[in-house]
Amino acid sequence: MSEAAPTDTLRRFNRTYTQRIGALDESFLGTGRPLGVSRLLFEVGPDGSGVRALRERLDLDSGYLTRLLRRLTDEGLVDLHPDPADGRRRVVVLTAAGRTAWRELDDRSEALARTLVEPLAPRQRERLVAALHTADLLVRAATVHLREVPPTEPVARRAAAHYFAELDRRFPDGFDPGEPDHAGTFVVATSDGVPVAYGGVRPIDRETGEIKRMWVHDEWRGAGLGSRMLRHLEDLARRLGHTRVVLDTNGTLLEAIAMYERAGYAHIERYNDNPYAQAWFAKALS
Amino acid sequence: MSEAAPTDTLRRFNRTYTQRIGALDESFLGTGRPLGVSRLLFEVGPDGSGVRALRERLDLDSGYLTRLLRRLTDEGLVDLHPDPADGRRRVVVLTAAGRTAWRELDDRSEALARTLVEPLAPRQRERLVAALHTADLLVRAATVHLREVPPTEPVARRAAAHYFAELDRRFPDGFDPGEPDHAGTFVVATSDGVPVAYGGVRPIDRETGEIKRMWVHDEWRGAGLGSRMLRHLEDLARRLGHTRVVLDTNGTLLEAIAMYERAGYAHIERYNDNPYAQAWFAKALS
DNA sequence: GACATTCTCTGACTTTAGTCAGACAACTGC
DNA sequence: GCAGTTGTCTGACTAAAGTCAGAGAATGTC
Repeated sequence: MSEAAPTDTLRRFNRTYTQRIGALDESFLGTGRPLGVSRLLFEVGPDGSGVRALRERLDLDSGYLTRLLRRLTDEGLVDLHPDPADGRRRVVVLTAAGRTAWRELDDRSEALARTLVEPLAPRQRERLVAALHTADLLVRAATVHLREVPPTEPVARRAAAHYFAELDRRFPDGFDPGEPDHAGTFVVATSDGVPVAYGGVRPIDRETGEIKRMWVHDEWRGAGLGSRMLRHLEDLARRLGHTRVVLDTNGTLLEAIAMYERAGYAHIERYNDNPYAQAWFAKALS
Repeated sequence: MSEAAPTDTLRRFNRTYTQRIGALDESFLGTGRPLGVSRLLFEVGPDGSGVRALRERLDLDSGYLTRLLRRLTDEGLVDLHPDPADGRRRVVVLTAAGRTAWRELDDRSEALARTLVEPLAPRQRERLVAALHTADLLVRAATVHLREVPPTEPVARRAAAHYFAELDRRFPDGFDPGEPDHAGTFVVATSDGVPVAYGGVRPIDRETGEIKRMWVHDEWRGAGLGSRMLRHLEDLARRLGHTRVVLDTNGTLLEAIAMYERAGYAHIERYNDNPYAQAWFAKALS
């Protein structure tokens, strides 16, 4: 059944979903405001937001967005301020009335979600929540965006910081990254602009590339992101002309070791003097 | 975590969904036709459809639907014929060009679904399919429609036929329903108009009501529909003034027996001469 | 400091989506 | 056979959603 065609299940679910829960969005209606305006108001959120960011998140034409915002300002729901950091940009903030209206939207959405969950018995409810949690994780994982980044770019720095922090947490004696070393080509996976996986390839010699700083965000474990990143880095190494990749790792990172083994990596002798490394791997690239 | 608030997971998923899978619907865009028209064309489907049915499925204003259909006929994609069974109704059928256009929509949707599933490794893909399958079942179950029906109404007859057919399949010596007996108040649960669960209450005396013909559609087992129907029937019995419900069942229906026990039913002595019954239950209604 | 680019905003549009009232034919129940 | 209902269609609307070109200020780049 699951063999048949995953797309069938997805499309069937899509149908069910748009018919029954799609109403979650339309619940924004009935507030006296059109859907688009409500959606915008909700997206601004209690903490405010930049106009630029809104345009990207909602994928709106700039002129159209201006007009939608005007409706909200006319209703006294939001205020527009220039961005102190960049005079061209503007920042939207909810007024007191806007916060009330926002809360109302939030309540409606919550109420609608409840009507969907309520008819189910506790056991079914748990199953539904678990299923949606898994689906959420995997759909997000599937739509993650992998791209090469200079390791000096902010996203890359943030990803690397996560990586180092995790090593520091997991190694019995902590971890000291030492001087930042930016040699190599790096790849970051982002979801909604947030880095969720990271890794790079550094050339050791003509044949050999070393895979560095493989990291997957805690909340994204178990979605296959690690293997996907690993495959991506292997492809990258191939493109860089390498015929073999190596990597080192610490003995405490058991899942990582298991993943390398699953991916066809073989244990080899120590090839570097990394004081934190306790296992070394290699794989031939075909 | 799942303890916290099921609605959080649902709402989070809803967000992920509208952003990433919601695009499945918009895959109908870019065909040179507006979304509404494409959606209608797709809904007509290769086998055609009644105008009435389309109106209900898509929840459209009748005047609006007529105009949308006119666009499709003008483009030569569908033909309208009067329904031979009812001169007021009309039936929509795809023309050859319409079938081509329909297939194009289907391909687009399929392609988009594939891009969503493809980045995942086989193991993750299976997990996603399983999760969506579960979610689909439970969302449908949660939005099932329970209502009282005269046992002579077509939906009720269909549900009862399913019930008798199942008994005939499961009892070692088959089952003969005998003369149709329509005494009692019956409840049918429907999803998209299809009966998925059925049951009724027949008064035995002032205090006691008997629960009859409890049935849940094969594909809907495990969604908690049985218990929900049972609770519904108990409420109904209470409303009818009963203080106690009884029921009989065959020993082969193990899940049913387990469910009755879970719901607080106690074994009692034989109270009727039903030749197929092998176990008798009772429960006091508070 | 010149030139290109980015960001917001305005004006002038079009299309899409949807509503409401009523006409008219076909059917249903009694 | 007649009253009431149902199903489709027309006409006359309105609001929502979205597009496109360009103006003008602020910023980045060399």
